[in-house]
Amino acid sequence: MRVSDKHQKITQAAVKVFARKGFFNARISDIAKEAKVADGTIYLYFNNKYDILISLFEDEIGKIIVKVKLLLENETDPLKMLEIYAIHHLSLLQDQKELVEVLQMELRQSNKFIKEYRNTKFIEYIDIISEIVHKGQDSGHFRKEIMPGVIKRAFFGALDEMSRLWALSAKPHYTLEETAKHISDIFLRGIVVRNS
Amino acid sequence: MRVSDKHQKITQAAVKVFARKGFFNARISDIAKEAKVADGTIYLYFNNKYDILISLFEDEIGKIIVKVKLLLENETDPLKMLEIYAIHHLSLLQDQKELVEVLQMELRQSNKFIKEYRNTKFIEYIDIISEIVHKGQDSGHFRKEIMPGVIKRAFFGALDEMSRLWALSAKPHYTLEETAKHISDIFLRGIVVRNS
DNA sequence: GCTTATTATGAATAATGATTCATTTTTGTT
DNA sequence: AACAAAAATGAATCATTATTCATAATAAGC
Repeated sequence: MRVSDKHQKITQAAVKVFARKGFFNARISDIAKEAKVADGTIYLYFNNKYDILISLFEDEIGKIIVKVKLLLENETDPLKMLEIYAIHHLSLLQDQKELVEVLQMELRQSNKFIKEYRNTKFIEYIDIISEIVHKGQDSGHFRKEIMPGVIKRAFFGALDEMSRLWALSAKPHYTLEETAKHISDIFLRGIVVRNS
Repeated sequence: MRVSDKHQKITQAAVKVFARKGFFNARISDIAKEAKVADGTIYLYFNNKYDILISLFEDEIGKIIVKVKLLLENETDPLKMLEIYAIHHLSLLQDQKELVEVLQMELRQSNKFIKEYRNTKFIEYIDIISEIVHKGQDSGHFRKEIMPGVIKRAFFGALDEMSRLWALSAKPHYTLEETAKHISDIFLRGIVVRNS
């Protein structure tokens, strides 16, 4: 087994365990068991428990960024682009429920207990929104007076709160697409130059 | 000192310590020191460490609900009501920074590690939004086809993500009122019957 | 097939910190 | 003031677990 495979295997196991028990309640031995390796093996690939979490953030958010950028690549209409972002973000929950749970529960507070860690990948992910908004303002689709720095947080926050609800409660009342479009629609009506 | 005073004193100390270190990194002895009581004293007022956190949620969100309901009491315009809610929510950060940090960091994940705990107070707080939206639909101000259950999450999520940004970064770029009005404005344009 | 280098193991270590409870201090009553 | 009841103390307990490291297994080179 290649080195990177085992790294990956431990990361995947950590996602499962962190999702189930949370970072602090997760034991290294739980992760080792899930990954089918010895406890000590984990320390050949990671410096410590925090390092597993940080490494997981970087890798997985990196992948998410690559994917959403790919989806946006061939779209030029900023309205459509926001909708694509919304659908993609909510889709994550379907495709990778455990990962989303970990990101939601642990990512935010990581700044608190890991002082050195500046979450640059996360910032890169939400900055995609403000780039779209800027583009829409330049092209005349969006009102000039809206503040991209506020909108990116508001839009992301709206989506992520839905995602959180679904992650905790059993079943969504509405379909994912329906909800993504509903939220995009509200925002778009709020930021476009003229309402049709 | 009355019994309830000491309960309160420990709760306040816990807010400070949890905000500084996070729930899991906070030691009971830290809270005891901050509250100027002995470690053992804490166990005369709380069953265990989790109980401090839960009790803190219930008490403090309860107070927040009372306050925002009071603010909304004399307002009948649903548009204004949403704005009031937004301003109040963002104001919390100014008035009670440490409490907001604890609610943001620890509240969400508490469902994960304290299985028995259904966070009813939190639900009561965000349900205020859907009540306003329903009222606005009944009065003809808001479009019938919008989904209050989605809007309440989206609106709350938008506000709370701003709050989180400010809690982590040093200084807001915009004033609180400005931001609250900007976010309310986007949502209101998105949900009103006709745009002016 | 033998030797060396790499990778993996998991029992032992060592620190940590929540909780308990025997003892002390404070408060209230007569 | 003397006594009882209530409240507070904090050192000792005891379980928990991240990390280490001496040893073993596996792979690579020749």
